[in-house]
Order: sequence, then structure tokens, then C-alpha cells
Amino acid sequence: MKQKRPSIKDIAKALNVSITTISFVLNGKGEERKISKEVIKKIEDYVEEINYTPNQVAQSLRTGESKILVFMVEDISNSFFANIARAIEDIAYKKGYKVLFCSNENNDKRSRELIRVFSERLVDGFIIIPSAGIRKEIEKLIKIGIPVVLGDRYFEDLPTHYVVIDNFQAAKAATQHLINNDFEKIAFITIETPQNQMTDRFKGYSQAIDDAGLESIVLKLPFETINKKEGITSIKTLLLKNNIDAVFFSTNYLTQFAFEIIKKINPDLVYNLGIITFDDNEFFKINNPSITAVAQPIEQIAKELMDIMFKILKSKDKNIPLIQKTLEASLQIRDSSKKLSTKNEA
Amino acid sequence: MKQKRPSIKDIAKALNVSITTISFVLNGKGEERKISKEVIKKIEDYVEEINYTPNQVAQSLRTGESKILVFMVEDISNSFFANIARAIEDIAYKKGYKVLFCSNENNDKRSRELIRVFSERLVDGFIIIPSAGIRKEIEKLIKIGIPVVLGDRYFEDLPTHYVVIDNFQAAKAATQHLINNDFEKIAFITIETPQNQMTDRFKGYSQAIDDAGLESIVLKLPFETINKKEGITSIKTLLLKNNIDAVFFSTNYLTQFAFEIIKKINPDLVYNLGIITFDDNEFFKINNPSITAVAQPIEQIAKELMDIMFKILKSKDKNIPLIQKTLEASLQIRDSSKKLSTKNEA
DNA sequence: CTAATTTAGTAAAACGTTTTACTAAATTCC
DNA sequence: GGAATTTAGTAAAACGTTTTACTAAATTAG
Repeated sequence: MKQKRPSIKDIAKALNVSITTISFVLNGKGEERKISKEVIKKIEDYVEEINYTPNQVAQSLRTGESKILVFMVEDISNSFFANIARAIEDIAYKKGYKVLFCSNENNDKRSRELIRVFSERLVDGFIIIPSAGIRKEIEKLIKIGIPVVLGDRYFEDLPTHYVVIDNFQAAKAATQHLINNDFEKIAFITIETPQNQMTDRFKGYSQAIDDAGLESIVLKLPFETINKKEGITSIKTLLLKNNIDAVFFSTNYLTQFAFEIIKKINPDLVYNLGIITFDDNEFFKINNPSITAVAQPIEQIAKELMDIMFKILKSKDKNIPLIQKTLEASLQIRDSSKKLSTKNEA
Repeated sequence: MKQKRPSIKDIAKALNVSITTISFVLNGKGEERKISKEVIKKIEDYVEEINYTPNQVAQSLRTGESKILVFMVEDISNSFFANIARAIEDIAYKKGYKVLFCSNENNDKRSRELIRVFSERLVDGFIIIPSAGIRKEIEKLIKIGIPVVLGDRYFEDLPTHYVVIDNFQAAKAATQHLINNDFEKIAFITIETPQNQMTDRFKGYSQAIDDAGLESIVLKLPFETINKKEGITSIKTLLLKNNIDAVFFSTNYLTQFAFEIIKKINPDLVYNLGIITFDDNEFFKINNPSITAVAQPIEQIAKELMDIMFKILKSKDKNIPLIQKTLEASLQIRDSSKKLSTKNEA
């Protein structure tokens, strides 16, 4: 049943002109190439009439451009990434690009596999939230000349374009906010990883804690233990034994994970503890209590990532100077970071 | 700097065999085509050595297959769709396919634009959550022989493959659950649309209400009024003036929207009202009160959608009989659907 | 020992574009 | 009025595969 789409050749035959002429006209080079008004009109009308659109695969083969970008994230179902994805999609489509999303599960093996699949010259550029161990693969992509922009984190010793936020400041400010609200035993729950988005958040927390002369209470969970028994035990222990009065979660899925646990062991805890989480979310707003969160500027992140990408794409082979953006996050102050005495007033 | 990737031609030159031979070997047709063991080995080793991978664009041009599928949803940042997307991605990559995600905003114009962009034979198949008015475009895709599977909803008068859930039963059961828990003035808040996923939910609600001899209280919000003043006013009016004791939301973003309003006008309302929402979500679990939700079987939906897609793809041009699946949703019973007296016990 | 068959490949066309290099006719220049 | 230039195009190569149709040499059949 599959009926053949018309090609330039068909148009050429129908109108009795060469395919070259048609190609020139279609690419807006008609005047430049001194094609007569009548011929241009004739071609344009016919193209309109038969509803011809060029075969993009053939175009890609010839030009080497696919107009497809890859956006590789940890997990596309995570709201933080899904929202960036949505914003990126909008920008890309406006410029005639499509976006392939893929999730690397913050897993090196999977990341490598995905990069391998895509680097087969199917793709014009990569926007990557890298997992910890794919420095080499990123380096290779860059070396063979494929545009790459990193997001959320980067490799200290690899010069790449990137867009991140000032995690240190954001974490410090958030911790200070808790301190200012008279919390004194503030725990920091984070993921065990060498990646700088996390280590910077840890440093921000530590700095604020040290400055205030408070006790540092830190739980670093291995990624694999999340939603597993091991993780549950660690969190339970921390929450119950340390007599803490506040918790700062370094990322949204940790918050989610911990809340489920809290819900089970002692629902009131969520009111009694001061709580701040990294990464904001519609649900933190409507939760009871509403959750104070470090909100990353999603739209702006997406815009900067794409700006850089398009700059690289436009520059073709000329190497452009590195663009490295650090944006500011904002603290969305809500009920969960108030001291208990005042918390239930609202 | 862009260094050229090796092509079959380069291999041919290096090994002094024809490109035909190499192509046969690479496609596993070596034995069949009587290529000698030694030559096969030689080619395979060299390919391994230089790390050659075929240019997919050229393959696509020649074979007409791109190994790319499109998954078009309302909004990829909505957790329901993001989760299906994640599941689809996994299945697709396992079979060597990639997935382009795009958001149509439940908007016909945008849907048409997206279909136009993709139907230029870049894409092997479409999985679509259709907006209300693109019946014709879907029909056209099918007519020109591109595989299409619809999800979440379908067009009553257009025979297509689809995967949906039994919205009528799910909504009826949810409403009955509220009734069984002694709620008597149960409102149904939904989107004004002719699409059957929504009308079926409405019918399910109505049936249960009628069966119980209760009063039907319905608010149908136009899609555009969500997160707008108009929508806020409508919801406020309903919540405050009607003396209702329970609400059933027909979709997750309505719940979110209403919760923000409730939070502002009267935070206690969230405890006083019986609440059920369509579409489950991690946050409903940890919310205070936890929210009773109709959970769609995300994984199963994704699996069925892809099963159908691969069946169509495998069948090539032979028309296969329509596959239309209706799956069951499950009611996740939590605190929000308990009567106030019992609600705060937990 | 010749004809038929099998083995082990290869040449070339095709997919649908873009682009470089060419040309024949018309026009301009001096 | 002949050379130079401009106009209005076109032919053909190239992008990197897959696949059909072919072939020369080796083997088998009778």
C-alpha cells in the first residue's frame, strides 16, 4: 500500500526542467542562480500543488546534517529533567530541530551505549547530563567534532561547554536559611558521588554549618540503595537516633524517598522537622506542609544550553571559545523550613 | 577538525575486496552468499579493529527505514506521559529503535505541524496521544502506510490500533468508593472536551451517582482556563458554594491546579473533603493527606503500545487486523478518600 | 573430456538530495 | 562586428549504503 512520495526527479519530469534548477529554487537560491521569475513561479506552484516536501534522509546524507539533537538525562521521568526537556523541545522545534531524549540512569555503561548508538552521524549535537564515568566518551565526541554541551555538572579536568548552577551558593544559602530560623542540628542527606553538582552542594552546606559553629551531620547514600532496604535503614537511623531538628536533601528523589519513609515511621516528623530540598516541583508547593525548595531556573537553563548548542552548530568547524555558564538558583521559602512553633499557624 | 568516519569503501580499499562483499558480511549474509570463512574473518576483524559502524543515514536512504519512532503526547513534562515515555524508551532501545518525543499541548494546530514535520519519511512509526481534532491527519498517515498506534483515547469513527484503559469502570469504581465511604455530595471536576477518555470518566461518575440516587455536581473547565483566573474562579465557586463533601478530579493536572487554590483559600479543606484523582503519582503517596488515586498501568500501557507497533512494523505492507486493547486501572486507596472522622487517625 | 553446476565473489544501479563545473544563447562593450 | 560578459540554465558527481544481476574459476556429473 505504501505509495511513493514524489521526489525532485518527478517534479523535473513533470515540469521539464532539470533537478538542479528545482533544487536551487527550493533552497531559495533561484534569484542568485539567475533562474527566471517564470520558472521559479512554475516550480513553486507545482511544489505547492503536489504538496512536495524534500526527503530529509537524502538531505542528511548529502549535507551531513540531520537536524536532530540528542538530550541525554539521568531519567526522563524525573520532573526536573522532564521540565528541561519540555523547554528544550520548544526551542529546538522553533529552529527546525528535533530532539531525541534518552535516559542514562546515571549509569556509565548505559551512557556509553547510548553515545555509541547516536554518534553514528545520525545526530548533529549532544546535550548531556553526564554520568560520573564517561569523561572519555565525551572527550572522544568532542575530538571527532560533534558539538557537545554538558548540563547540571561537568568534568573539572575536561574543557567543555556547560551550563550549571551555583550549587555551592545555593546550598549555603539554603542551610543558612535553616540556621536563621533557629534550627541547630541540621542534617544533610545526599548521594554518594564524586560529581561536582553534589560535592558543591555538600561544600555549601558545610561552609554554612562551619560558619555558624554547628555540628555537621551528613548521610551519603550510594545511588543503588535508594528505594532499597539499605537506604531505608540508613535514613531511619539518621532521622531517629541523631536528635536532629532539620534536614536538607541534596536532590528531589532523595526527598521523595525519605518522605515515604517518614510517612511510615512517624507522620508527624514532617511537621516537626525543618525541611529543605534541592529541586522544586509543583507538588512541593501543594504539599502539607509546603516544602521549601531550591528552585533551579529551568527555562533559563534550557535556553542557555540551546543558545550554546546553536552557536556551536552555526560556527561549523571553526572552534569557538568555551562557553561556561553558571546560573543562580532561588530559594522558594515555604512552610517546611519554619520552626515548629510558627509552622502550624498558617 | 571534523574527521571523516570510515565508510565501507575505505574498508574495501584496505582489504582489497569489493564493497558488496563487505556489505554481505556485515549483514550476516556471508555464509548464505558463499563468502569464504577467511574473508569473513578478515572483514570482521578489520571492522572491529577500526571500530567501524555503518552510516545510518545512508542505510535509511537505501532501505527506507530509519529505526526512529515518534511518541507524541500532550506534554512530556506531565508525570503521566513522562513515565510512559520512559517505559517506551526502554523497550524501543532494546529493539534498536530510537524515540523522538514531542508535546502537542493537546492542540490541533501543533499536532498537525508535528505530524507534517515527521511524516517526511524520517520516521518508521507514530505512537500518538491525539488531540481532539486531528482525525484527518491520523487517517492520512494510515492511508500512506505509516504505522500508527493511538494511546489514552481514540476516534470512535476511525478504525485504528489503540491502547486505552477502561475509563468508565475506573471512574465508576472510584465514585462508588467515595459513596461507600459515606460521602454524599460528590463533585466531578473535569476538562471540557469531546475526547472519549474524558467523556467515559464522566459517564462512569454519572452512572455511580445515579445508581446511588445522589446529586450530580459537575464542573467542566475549558482547557485554556487552567492556571488562569477564569479557572480559579470556577473552582472556588464550586468548592465554596455547593456544600460538597467530596471531589473527584478527572486528571492529574486538575488536581494540582485545584490543590493550589485550596491551599490559598482554605488549607483545611484538603482534610475535610473526600478526594480522589485520576492518574497516580509518587507525590500523591507522600502528600498530607495521602491522595487516593486511579492508577493507570503505565508499564503495561507502554508494553502494549510497543507490542502493537512492532507487530505492524514486522508485518511490512500486509495489512494486519486491528488491535485494540482496553486495560484495567486500579484504585490506590489512601487517606484522602476517608471520611473526616477517621481521616486523621493515622 | 565436456557440460552443467557451484563457489566466491564483483560491478553497477539505486535511494533523493546538493553542488561544482560546465554550456549555449543572449547581451554588452569598444 | 567580434570579444567579453551575462543569463539561464543543465549534467554529473557525490554522500554511504543495499541489492540485483552478473562472472570467472573451480568442481562435479555423466
